[in-house]
Amino acid sequence: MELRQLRYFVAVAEELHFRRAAARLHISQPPLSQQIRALEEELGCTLLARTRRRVELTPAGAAFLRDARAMLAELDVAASTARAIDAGQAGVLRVNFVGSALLSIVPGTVQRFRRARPGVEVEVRERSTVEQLRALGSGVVDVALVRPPIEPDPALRTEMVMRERTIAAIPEGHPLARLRRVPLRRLAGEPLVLFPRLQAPGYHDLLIGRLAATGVTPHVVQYAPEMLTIIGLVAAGIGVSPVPASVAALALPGVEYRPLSGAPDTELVAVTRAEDESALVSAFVAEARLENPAGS
Amino acid sequence: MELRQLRYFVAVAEELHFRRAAARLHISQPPLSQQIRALEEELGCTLLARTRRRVELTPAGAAFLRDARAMLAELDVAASTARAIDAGQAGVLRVNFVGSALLSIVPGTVQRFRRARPGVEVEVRERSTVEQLRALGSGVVDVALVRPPIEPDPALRTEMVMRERTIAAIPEGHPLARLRRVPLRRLAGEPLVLFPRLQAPGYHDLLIGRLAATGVTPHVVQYAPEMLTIIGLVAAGIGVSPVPASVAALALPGVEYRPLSGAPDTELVAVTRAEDESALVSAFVAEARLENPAGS
DNA sequence: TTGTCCAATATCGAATTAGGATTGATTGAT
DNA sequence: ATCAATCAATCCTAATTCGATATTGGACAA
Repeated sequence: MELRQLRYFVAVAEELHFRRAAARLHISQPPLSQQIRALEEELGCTLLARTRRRVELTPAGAAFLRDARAMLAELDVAASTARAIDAGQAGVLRVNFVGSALLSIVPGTVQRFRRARPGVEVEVRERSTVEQLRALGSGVVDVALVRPPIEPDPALRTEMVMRERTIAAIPEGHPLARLRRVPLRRLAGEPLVLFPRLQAPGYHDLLIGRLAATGVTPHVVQYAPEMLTIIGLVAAGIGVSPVPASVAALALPGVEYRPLSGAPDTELVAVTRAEDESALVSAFVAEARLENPAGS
Repeated sequence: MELRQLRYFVAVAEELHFRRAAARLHISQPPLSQQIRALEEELGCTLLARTRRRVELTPAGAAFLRDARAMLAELDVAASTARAIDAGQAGVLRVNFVGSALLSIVPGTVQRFRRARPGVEVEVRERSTVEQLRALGSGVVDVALVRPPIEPDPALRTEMVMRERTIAAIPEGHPLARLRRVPLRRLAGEPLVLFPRLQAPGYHDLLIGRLAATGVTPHVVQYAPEMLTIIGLVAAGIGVSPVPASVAALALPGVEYRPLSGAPDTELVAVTRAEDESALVSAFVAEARLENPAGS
């Protein structure tokens, strides 16, 4: 059975006239009769009761007409859906991000992306850098927003999305808070609050390395996995913490922020699968780049 | 677009391998590639991401696979439905009947027909003989169970389904109730309760004519459209009524039934559209004939 | 009876589809 | 690093299917 036969049958059933139906289909009448006949033979029952003078639907034909119409309509929908997904106007996009990105580009990017593509379902979730890369590789995530550096991987595509200064979160009344800007080496001996190394090993080692290069022996007194926890610990006077500039938006009482001169900028990169040609993915990454406030 | 392309696409999407899919479809690999390519061109987007070594579904392809599978399944269902309707194992049968038939063959016939064909929806409704014939002609009813005689009509097919004696419904204590059987001419001068002529003109005139032939001047004191009303009026002593024998099942207090010798038998005929070749219709009529208790 | 209309049939030509051989490219094994 | 194997695409030819023209046979109306 072929769709042609369904289309022909629908035309005849609607016109109840082979010649008019043939004209509507832009074919001649004989092949129309043949195709209808073939369809009926394959089904094993007559769909059209044709006397020499009149064409009528049999009960089976009436039911099949309803079903054939529905199938043809669904075919159109299916084709439109496929095209929409291909064009990035429909489908599902799964985005993961590090917690600190929630304070910078994630809300605006997602909001504008959703507005621009109402047919697209955007699933967002926070994960650590390493978990994101694993999820990306296994295919359960489409876009990962992580802190570089990360290990080069030919299966992954990386694009810088945001760069911002690293600042220091300092307990209120702490001696460093009296400075307008804190030189990196002044962190020497200071108790530090930091995210666990495994959460973002690359950035962790970069930061520690830079500290060591200025002669500072890092003295981490507390590891905390969440940015809000880190700031909370700082507010409690546990120690000082180098954080991305956008974290200053967390204006908790008991915490002050100062530029941390000499510290490496923190970047946020979008990582995607190299083989993933999805229009959604590239569109989302492009949207994220647009929002770049270029650090503080 | 053709169903062939959908079938081919589903095979490739399931195998993720052109050669294996081609083997499953019993064709060679080149035409498979061609048809997939044609499908993609018509849709305007790629469904399968094929490197030289691996075949994968694109997001659009995954969505289209789901839809294509659904459509192919629906096609099978539609074909089965059409066949079932054609075989009389599915569909809708609309049966109308005169009220008195509800006391004889209708319940058993409908019950056995439903049991034999669980997929068929049987709609039953009571109507007068003339209303039934009108409904039959306009196509809103498939089978009419009426009391003959009816006007011959080449567009209608008539089949006798049941024949039963006409009996007399008599008020309790009425002089006629002392007889074992009531000769028709004894209805002379008796007040009669009868159905309205318009409800079944043929049978009405036949009955009145037979009464007149025996020298009786019919004396109808009350017309009642429903059989239960007629019997109720008899029970109330309003008059005597000639009724089909099966009405004796209505054993209301105050009513007695006696054979009415000389009265014409009442028949019940199934009327269908002559052009209606539906398997359901003929099966139902055949079922009704089987139940024939051949009168009392 | 004749003319008209309609679907079916027959036959031929055109388009589509399938098959075989081959290519180009990639991967895995030696 | 080389070679063999694998796989989809491409080219070309053959077979099948599909469509068009002409015609037939039947039904209805004038």
